[in-house]
Amino acid sequence: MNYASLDHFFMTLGNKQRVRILQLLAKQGTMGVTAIAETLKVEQSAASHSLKQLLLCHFVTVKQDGKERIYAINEDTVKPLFEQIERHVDKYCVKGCAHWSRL
Amino acid sequence: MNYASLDHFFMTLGNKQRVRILQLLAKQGTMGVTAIAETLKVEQSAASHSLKQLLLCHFVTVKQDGKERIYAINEDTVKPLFEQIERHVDKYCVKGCAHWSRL
DNA sequence: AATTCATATGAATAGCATATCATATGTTAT
DNA sequence: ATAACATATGATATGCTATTCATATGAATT
Repeated sequence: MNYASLDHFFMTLGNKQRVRILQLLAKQGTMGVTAIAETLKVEQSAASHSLKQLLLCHFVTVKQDGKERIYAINEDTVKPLFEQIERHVDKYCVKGCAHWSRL
Repeated sequence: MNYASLDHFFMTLGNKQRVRILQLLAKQGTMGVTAIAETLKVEQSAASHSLKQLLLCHFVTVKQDGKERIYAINEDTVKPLFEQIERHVDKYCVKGCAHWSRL
C-alpha cells in the first residue's frame, strides 16, 4: 500500500464493512471488538482488521478497558463529516446513484 | 455492483484517479475529457470511465459544447465536502496515516 | 455523406484489497 | 503459573475493480 493521505482517507472509507462500523459507532457511542463483530455478523478477525485501518486514519479512537479495547468514533471531525456527506447523498444519490440508466 | 447510496458514494471516491480528477476540476473549473486525460497522463478511455462513475454519484456535471463534453465539479456539495475532508486529513493524517507504526 | 475530431462503451486481463483461517499476543482471574 | 477471555496479526486464496485495447457512437466540418 502506498497512498498519500487523502487517497488513504478515501480508500479506507471505500469499503462497506468499515462504513458499517463507523455508522454503528456513531450510533452506539463506544463498543468492543466482539460486540461490533456480533452486531454486524462478521468474524472477530475481520472486525479487528477493519478497525485497525479506521484507527490508522483516525476515524476512530481506542482505549483499553480491562481485557477489552473500546472503540469510539472520532467526534471531532468524522461526525460532522458524515452529516455533510449524508446531505450530498440525500440530495443527489438517493435516486441518482442507484440507477445507472440515463445521464 | 450492488451498492447502497452511501457505499456507492465512498466506493467512487476510493480510487486515486477519480480523486485526482476531482481535484483537477476543483482547481481548473471546467475541462473536457481529452484535456483531463492529458493533464493526468492517463488514457482517454480511462478518464472517460472514471468520469462516468463520478457523474453517477453527481460529483461532477457535464454539458455538451460542440464536439466536446465539458465536465465541472459539483460546486454545491462536493467543494465544501472536500474542504472539510482536508481539515480532517491535515489535522489527523499528515503524520498519522503515512506511518503504520505505533498505535 | 464522408471525414475528422471527441468521447463513450464493452470485454478481457491484470492488479490489488478483502475475507478467512490459524495462530500469536495481551489481560485478568484463579 | 496456568487457564480463560479478548483482541491482534500474518499469510493466503478469493473476489472484485481498474486498466487496457479495440471499437462504437456522436458531433461538426468539408
